[in-house]
Amino acid sequence: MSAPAYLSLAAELRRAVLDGTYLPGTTLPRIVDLATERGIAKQTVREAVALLESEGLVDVVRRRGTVVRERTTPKRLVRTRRVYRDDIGYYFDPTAQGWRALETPTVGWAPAPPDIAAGLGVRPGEDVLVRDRIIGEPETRTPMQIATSYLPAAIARGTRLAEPDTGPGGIYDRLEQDLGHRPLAWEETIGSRMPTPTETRRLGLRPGTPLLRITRTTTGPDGTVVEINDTRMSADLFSVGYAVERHPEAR
Amino acid sequence: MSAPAYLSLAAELRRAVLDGTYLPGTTLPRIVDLATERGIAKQTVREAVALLESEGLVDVVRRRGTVVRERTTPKRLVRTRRVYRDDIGYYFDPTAQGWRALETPTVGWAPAPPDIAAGLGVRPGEDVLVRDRIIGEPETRTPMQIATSYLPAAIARGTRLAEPDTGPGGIYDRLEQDLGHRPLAWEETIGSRMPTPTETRRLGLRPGTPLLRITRTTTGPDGTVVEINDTRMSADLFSVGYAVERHPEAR
DNA sequence: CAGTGGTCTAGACCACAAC
DNA sequence: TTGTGGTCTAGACCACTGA
Repeated sequence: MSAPAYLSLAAELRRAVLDGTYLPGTTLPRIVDLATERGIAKQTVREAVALLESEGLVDVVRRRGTVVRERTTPKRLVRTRRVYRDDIGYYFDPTAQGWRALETPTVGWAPAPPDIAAGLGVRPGEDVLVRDRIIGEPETRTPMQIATSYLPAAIARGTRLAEPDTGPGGIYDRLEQDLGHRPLAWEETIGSRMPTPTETRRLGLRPGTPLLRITRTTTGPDGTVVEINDTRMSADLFSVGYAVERHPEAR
Repeated sequence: MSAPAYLSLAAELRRAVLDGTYLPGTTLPRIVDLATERGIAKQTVREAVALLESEGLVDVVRRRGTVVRERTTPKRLVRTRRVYRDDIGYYFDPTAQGWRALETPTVGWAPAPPDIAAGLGVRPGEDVLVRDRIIGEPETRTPMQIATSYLPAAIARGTRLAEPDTGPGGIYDRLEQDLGHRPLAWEETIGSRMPTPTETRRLGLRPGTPLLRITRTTTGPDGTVVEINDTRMSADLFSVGYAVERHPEAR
């Protein structure tokens, strides 16, 4: 083999996991055993196992070993391109009705990330209103999503949008009913990236799990962007779906 | 510090990268220098740097050093929920018109991955028709997407669908015009996962880059799933967007 | 082609959680 | 409680690639 030892071993273990030699829930041989039986250092085996973990194939659990991860099918969120609302708030996702904020939202003024600042049309580094909360099932208190709203200071400064409790109907009702941005329009973009350590902790992500991001841009009737909402969730748990129509003019 | 040395160092370097102490395109201090000035082993520093690399923050380049990665905004694919077609084929994405298969598709019979098999309604391990191709810009021959179609044997066996060249209009015209599955309907799901080493190589992905997946299910008029298409692309390069409408019955 | 990171070792000790 | 992985070292040599 010309490939490094840890890569060859990783390839071998990966194949064994994928072809069912090691079934989900069972453990791979102990790291020390793999090392001694191949006459290589424990550290080298660890690198191979760490690679599989970063690919999301196995969980490394102390005192148990290297456990083959169950292959889960993510729950499919249905984005209907329709917005629902009830007395509590707006729902962009009928699947998620019943979810609530698990804690009081954190509200403050801070610079937005570069891509968000560009979307809001504010200078990089300029303070915007940041509203951050964790959404999940209220009963089990299981965190599902981190939802962060960014609003330009020109719109939110000195309004109830900047208070922890925005009142019935939330920020969208305040924008439409109290601040005259009516009617609002929304557009969504779905992307993915690796989580930061903070996101990993808050969502309880396992290694090798990417984030799925839904970035929703809210626009007022004059075309001004009044809010950008950045919702992040585990790509292991969620996917997003919608229907496709045949173009009427196409045969 | 109670945290492991490599984690503390990673946190420190991460902060420095994010707050602009090290700008995109510049390099972090050499690994050996970080090690000696802190009195820790080179291997320990490497673990910290590898962590940042797996988060997609830096590129580690031999003979240059640890380079802070440029923050790119992914190109936004617009899924219009409308299907277009021309004489060459169908387009689910106006953005992607002009892209072509960079090589002859590989066509063969093999078991589908578990999630695909479930969607197709075939037994796990049962052979289905697999059509795999790389799509990209024909001029630069830059790979953009891996698109794999899975078709049940009951539908594809012995038909032109199983041949490398499916003729004008591709598999969807064959299904509709020659095999009577008319009209077809489509549904798409967007998800994400870490790439396999093969996908990393074929798409030229950098470490710490998740895959964005668009899984399109094609259904015949009787509700039978006739095809599932699994398209994978770099989450660094692409995001997917669509418009949201207010529900008419909502106030 | 030299300087950067990449791999590997042998051994030590630590720390966590499943038993 | 203790067996599992986790961290760390000092040093050696390899291998790639960009200056």
